[in-house]
Amino acid sequence: MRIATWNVNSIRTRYGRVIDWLVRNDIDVLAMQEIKCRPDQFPVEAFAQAGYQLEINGLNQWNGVAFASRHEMTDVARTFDGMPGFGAPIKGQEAVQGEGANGLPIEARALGVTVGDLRLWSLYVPNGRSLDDPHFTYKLAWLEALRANTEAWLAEDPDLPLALMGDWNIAPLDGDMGDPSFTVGRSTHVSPDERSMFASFAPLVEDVVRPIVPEGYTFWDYKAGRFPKDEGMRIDFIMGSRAFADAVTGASIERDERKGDAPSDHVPVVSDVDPSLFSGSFEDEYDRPMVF
DNA sequence: ATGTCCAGGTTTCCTGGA
Repeated sequence: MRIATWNVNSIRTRYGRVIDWLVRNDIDVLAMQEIKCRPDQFPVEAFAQAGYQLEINGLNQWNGVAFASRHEMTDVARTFDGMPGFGAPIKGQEAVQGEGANGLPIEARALGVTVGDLRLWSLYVPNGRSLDDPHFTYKLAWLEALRANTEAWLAEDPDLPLALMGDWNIAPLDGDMGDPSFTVGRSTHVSPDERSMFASFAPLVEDVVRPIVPEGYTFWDYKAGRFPKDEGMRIDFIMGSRAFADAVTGASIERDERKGDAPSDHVPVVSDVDPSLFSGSFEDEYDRPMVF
């Protein structure tokens, strides 16, 4: 079973390329970030024709996360406890946009689904913008709320196969940062505060890709020829709980997806999971022939 | 070369965000 994450940078611009990649690579579940649209604008039919169901959390042209899955998704969540908000309310979204723990409007940055035994989250961590920006404080508070929730979920069920997948907007190790415009001490993504926050997830979830793919970036800025110069950063991660990580049999970073016509600035990150290592119900569901 | 993409609106360029 293949589970992947991809910051697609507008699904309306990219859906042909995304679906082609999904089918070509036999992906079962894809967590998307930066879909940049509302659910009513999402190209649902194109995904359905390729055999994928969708769950979508999008409010406007900013942010937005979604799942495409060949398998049934249940227990859909669009926030987690204590999630802070940011900025002003989005016009026309008053009915669906909740209020965060800090009293500000909640953004479309998280989506949780259950697929068989798996609990999966598609996450678009706030960028931070700059070290002295309110968005940076928001980034750290958002991550702390996620960490606290992760701790609670795993306290309730230590054997939960949980994966936190998405664009974390943090380069945890020096080798993960190859963009010379980012420097430790002056820039987001590499600050001690962000790296400490990332590291604080360590007892709960671990990077399931790095042990298999020790090197390589997942993002290259469109500007300044960053991709041809390979001046990218590794900021997209699949962070798995113990039960999830123990079932991982393979992984890849799909660097070729940064090439060609109209690529996203991020590439997909993939994990292979052996469903037989989870309890039986899911294996049965997984092995059922697909019906179109 | 403050570089390139994306979406929306006040379009046929401007803005904000990354």
